[in-house]
Amino acid sequence: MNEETGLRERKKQRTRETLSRTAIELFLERGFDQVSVAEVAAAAEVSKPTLFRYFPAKEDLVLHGIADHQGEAARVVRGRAPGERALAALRAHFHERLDAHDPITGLCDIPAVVAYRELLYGTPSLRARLTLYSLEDERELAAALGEAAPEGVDGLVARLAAAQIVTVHQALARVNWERLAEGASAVATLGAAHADADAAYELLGSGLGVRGL
Amino acid sequence: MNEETGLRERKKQRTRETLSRTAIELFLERGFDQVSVAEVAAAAEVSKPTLFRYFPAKEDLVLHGIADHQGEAARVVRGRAPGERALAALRAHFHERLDAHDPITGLCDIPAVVAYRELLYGTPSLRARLTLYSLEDERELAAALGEAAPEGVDGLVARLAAAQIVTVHQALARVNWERLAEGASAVATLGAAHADADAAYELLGSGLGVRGL
DNA sequence: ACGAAAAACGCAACCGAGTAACAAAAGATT
DNA sequence: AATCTTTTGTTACTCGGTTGCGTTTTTCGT
Repeated sequence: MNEETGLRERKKQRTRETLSRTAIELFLERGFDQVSVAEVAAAAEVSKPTLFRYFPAKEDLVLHGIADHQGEAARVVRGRAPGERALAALRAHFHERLDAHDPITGLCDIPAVVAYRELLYGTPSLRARLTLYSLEDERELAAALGEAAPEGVDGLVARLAAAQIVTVHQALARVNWERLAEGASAVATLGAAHADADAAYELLGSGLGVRGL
Repeated sequence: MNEETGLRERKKQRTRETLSRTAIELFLERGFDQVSVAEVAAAAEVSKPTLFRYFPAKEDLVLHGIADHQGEAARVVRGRAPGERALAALRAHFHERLDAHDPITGLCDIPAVVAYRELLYGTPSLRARLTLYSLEDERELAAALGEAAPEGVDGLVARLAAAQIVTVHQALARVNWERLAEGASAVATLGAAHADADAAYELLGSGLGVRGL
């Protein structure tokens, strides 16, 4: 069904990647706001309108890689083993991603990745746009939690739960990245990261009440 | 200490308010993106640079009113009765705001307010900027939860809890607004809104586990 | 009450993000 | 090869936001 063998398609994909890569390089060197899209276009050897035909906004040059993880949480919930709890599946998946040092967990000390996250967190317009992506993520997760829901999970609960889960993932990633930004190595932090994830999921499962809040 | 009786200050505050009000009126009429800042400035009878001396970005013309609620959650936690749980204080406060039909709860059917929220939710750039505000809110709340913390509440738990609480508030406000957007009246929705708030806080306190997630 | 420092303003010009129009080039199709 | 379609470059434009500078207005010292 899907023989993507057009010469045209290949070229398009290459230009797309070149644009994104070139842009991120420049942004890492001198900062997101200190590089104009005209510069990026010139460095990638395309015209400015062409750049915007590939990416709807300057921010998307950076976020394009992130978009791949879109809907991951929802997929994990939908693809969980029969009888397995949604929270358990998500928890196991997060631990897996930690062991794999997936950048999405914040626990990846490859210098380029650390610098990349620094760029993300340090540029308000990037954070803002990133938020819009995760809102979509949240909606998908809520839908996944709503399907095949156990008794007592109505639409409201599904939405609340989705919101909490997505939020907690972001918080965990941020905590991990903060440790790495202070110079710690990923392997040295792995244990603490697992512990944090456990604490977070324990909290999600058992509520804030057990902590005296 | 604070005798704000300068003629200058009064004038400044008036122009500030005029700008914001004029802008929102125009945005409600024709949409955020269909009105240029030059138009707003002209309608408010100031020059474009002056407009930007009062508001750092076009979005802030709309969000300026919201900023007043900044740090409210943190204040509630800090000002709670001795011995009262943070979650209980927040819960009670939210119920209060519901009864007062505070726009922040989403439960306010004054047409102008409904239209305002429609503007907010319907304009991506506004939502994005609004998110940056609530991040600040979240940080303050985390700090408040961290102080005078019960045993077992370390920095991580405080941050996670703050994130969850802020997120849940947003979700509740959105649900309320959705009901109103479908034509329901605020008083008719009040009961359901209270029930939702109870469910949400119950969920926060007891965790997702009790719901079989 | 008067004059000077300071603050706020308007004007004009400018920069960068993003878009529209049209013409040129390159890939696909027969 | 000839033609049709898709993609690209060029130019020019709109709009958000900023800068520099001269002018007005408020405040304050005397």
